[in-house]
Amino acid sequence: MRLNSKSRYAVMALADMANFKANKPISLRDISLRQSISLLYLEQIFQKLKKKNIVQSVRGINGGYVLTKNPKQIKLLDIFLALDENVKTVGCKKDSKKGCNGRSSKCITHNLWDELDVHINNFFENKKLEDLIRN
Amino acid sequence: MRLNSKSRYAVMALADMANFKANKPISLRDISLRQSISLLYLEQIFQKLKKKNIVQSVRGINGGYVLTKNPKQIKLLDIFLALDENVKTVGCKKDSKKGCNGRSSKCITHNLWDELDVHINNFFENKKLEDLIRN
DNA sequence: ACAAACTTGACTATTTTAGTCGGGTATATA
DNA sequence: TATATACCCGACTAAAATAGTCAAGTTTGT
Repeated sequence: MRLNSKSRYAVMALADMANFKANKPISLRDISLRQSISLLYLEQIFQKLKKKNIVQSVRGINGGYVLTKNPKQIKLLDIFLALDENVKTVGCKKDSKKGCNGRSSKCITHNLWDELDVHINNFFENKKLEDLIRN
Repeated sequence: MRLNSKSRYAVMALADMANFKANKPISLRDISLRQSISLLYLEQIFQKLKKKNIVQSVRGINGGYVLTKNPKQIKLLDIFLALDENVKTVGCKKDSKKGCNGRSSKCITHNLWDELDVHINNFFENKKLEDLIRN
């Protein structure tokens, strides 16, 4: 049960930005150097963050990215969702007609996974970017 | 952040056994039919469960597997651990010398992932096989 | 004009997953 | 004692996901 690197890097990069609290746009090049994350990969990640309005971009020289909200208001859940990281630990509930393992009834462990998902979701829902920069 | 199918099937299969509470060994063939899980895959899974003493095997005709403990006492965490499913959502703490991304210091989000791991661990630590068969 | 920085979409090597396959061994029962 | 049922064990593999890379742009401050 591993988190993928895109989500992980996204959180790192945004925490880096929050930490820096520059009033200028922050370039991916700087984040890349500070956090040791591939620049090319960051570019990919930030396109998704931008699409979900977590950051805004400023093009051209001296450009970069800016957080659209206060770190207090950015839920980690939003970051994960931006990267299509589904907080569903099991796939057996996507298709509402068919149950787990292609059978028509819900599988015996169905409620368990639901409960787990709620648990993890809550964790990320309550955790804000702000919480990462103190200490 | 998906759970793998081995852990999932392991929990399903054991819940099936607990549900059945036969005082005979239960064959994988039966579990396979009831839960729609490949018999060959189940065999692989049960070798691991046996190695960690979660089930005992009875060979020969009329053989099968038996839970070694009362479902009240079987933690889901034990099941996951039996299948080498690490409840570490991030890899950056395996190597104690080097930190995340190969750098010497802990990454900015290190504590977050630790906290998440503890959270998920607790969930599985407190959840017992018994909890799956009521209702 | 030029360099810094974002934009976009396709591409790819590696790893992981989700099993399968083959050839065993043990044992209850007829 | 033959046989069928069921566990045992390790190797193998196709398909999917992951973790990036690459190429060819566009935008904008100086």
